[in-house]
Amino acid sequence: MQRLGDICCLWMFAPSYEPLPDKVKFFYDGKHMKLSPPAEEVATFFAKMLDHEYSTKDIFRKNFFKDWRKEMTSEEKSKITDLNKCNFSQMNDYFKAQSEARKQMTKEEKRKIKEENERLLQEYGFCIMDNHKERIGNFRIEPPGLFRGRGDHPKMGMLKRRIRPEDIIINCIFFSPNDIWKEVRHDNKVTWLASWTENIQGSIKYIMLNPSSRIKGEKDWQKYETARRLKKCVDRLRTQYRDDWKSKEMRIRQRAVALYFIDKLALRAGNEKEEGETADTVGCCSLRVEHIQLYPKMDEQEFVVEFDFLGKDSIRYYNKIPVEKRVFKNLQLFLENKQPEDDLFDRLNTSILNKHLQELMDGLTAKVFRTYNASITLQQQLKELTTSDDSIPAKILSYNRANRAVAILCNHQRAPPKTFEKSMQNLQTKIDEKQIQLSTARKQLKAAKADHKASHDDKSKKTVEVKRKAVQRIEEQLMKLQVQATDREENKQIALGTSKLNYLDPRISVAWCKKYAIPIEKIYNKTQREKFAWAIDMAEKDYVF
DNA sequence: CTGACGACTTGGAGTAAGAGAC
DNA sequence: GTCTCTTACTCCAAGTCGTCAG
Repeated sequence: MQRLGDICCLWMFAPSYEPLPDKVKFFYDGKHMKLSPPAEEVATFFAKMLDHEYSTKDIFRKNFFKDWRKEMTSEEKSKITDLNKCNFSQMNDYFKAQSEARKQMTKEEKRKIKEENERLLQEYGFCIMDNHKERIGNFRIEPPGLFRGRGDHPKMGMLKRRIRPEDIIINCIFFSPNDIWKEVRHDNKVTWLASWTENIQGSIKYIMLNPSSRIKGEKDWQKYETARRLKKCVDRLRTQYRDDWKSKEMRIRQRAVALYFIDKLALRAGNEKEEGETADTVGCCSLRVEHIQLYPKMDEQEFVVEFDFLGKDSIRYYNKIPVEKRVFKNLQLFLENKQPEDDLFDRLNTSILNKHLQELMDGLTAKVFRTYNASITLQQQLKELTTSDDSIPAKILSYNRANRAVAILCNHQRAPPKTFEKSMQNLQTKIDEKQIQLSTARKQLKAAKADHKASHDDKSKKTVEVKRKAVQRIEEQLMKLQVQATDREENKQIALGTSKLNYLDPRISVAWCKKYAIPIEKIYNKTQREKFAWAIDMAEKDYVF
């Protein structure tokens, strides 16, 4: 693999800090205090977040204050000893005013900024890989700021330091001096162009190509081909894990029950995490006793398992499902003599599970089940929900519902948008108005018909036609609005993006569009069409996952 | 086997852009 | 043309999974 990445060395970085104008003051204990630029910069990070819940959280404040003090001069350090005595409100006002000013910019100013962004993209947003010009995914190095961990993250509020050239490892050929970087290498076994080590968790961050690139597209395609291979042998695997529920060995039973959950509930694998370094979240293998409740009987159903835990991004997973008796009995066995904080599957981890899966099918890992179950669900749901003589908006609603079924399976949730209630109300108002319009149009049609019946002339006939068309048009508009309202309501707390982007074989969607003559733009926006170009190219209307 | 590390995918929030209403 | 609301897109955190050393 030849790699010729043309990356500019200066503009990839965050712009250096520009001190605030003197009129923007910081107060400590009621008294004005001029901060040194480094201390002021970090203070602005906090000031920008004053309206965010983060700034009220104890851990956030504590971590911020500790790191902020490190940036202070010794004089500042000795004076500023209590965050509660700090008044950042002028800074906060200043930034609000700035963003307000940005919104108020004239058309011309906005056009200039847009042009400048486009120029930056053209200049720094591309590289050449294997003789192809490719879009880079994230060509801007992350700017300094306060770490915003999700959930109860012990490190939230810590200072993410500024990245300089000497922190960066370059992994491509580039046209700039060699000696300013941490290292320059040419490793063509990996796909990244540049990397640095981030100071909060000590993990490595990368500059990689855009999803539309060949290298990402091929990987994506492979992922779905692996899931399709699982489809071919999933019956065999299911028979096997059901069999393993009866195994003499505890580790095999645990493995088999965990796999059943991963398959049936689309749970994530659940790697172990370092305690105290991140939020306390779990996946299947890392489930603890406290995360499940067993109910031999619950509302007419037997053998119900109740799950309640925080998964990736501290999103709550809550589900009650009836399981087979054998699974239930096994779970009771796994729980014996354990404390709430003990591992449910104490003889299992993701490495053991994946080794086992690898033996069952080449390339099989826990996450393949998620991909497989998501894609097969979409295919089934589309088949079930689509009616050929439906209108296009009704078909799109069916598509979104199929997509939604997958999002629910994968537990892709979102906070209801802040403006949700209002926007539903607006839509309802429109519907009401449209309904009034419709009844008026219907009355007019009726009148026109009566008129025609009386006169039988050409002119009145034409009027009837015109009115009939008007009614039809308004009916369509009303239906469209109603469909939109249904769709939005059903989608209140569900995030469709992740499944669409990462779990659904795009060829299923492309085939569906072709079969029902739906323009592809109705389901994929520009970025998504670019990412799925390979599938749009490849799939015909008869494609089966 | 265990833990650390490295590379890559997956994830929701936030915001900028721009489409549609007026 | 301007304002408002929605959608697209960016951002970067947080997972998965393989490898390697001890």
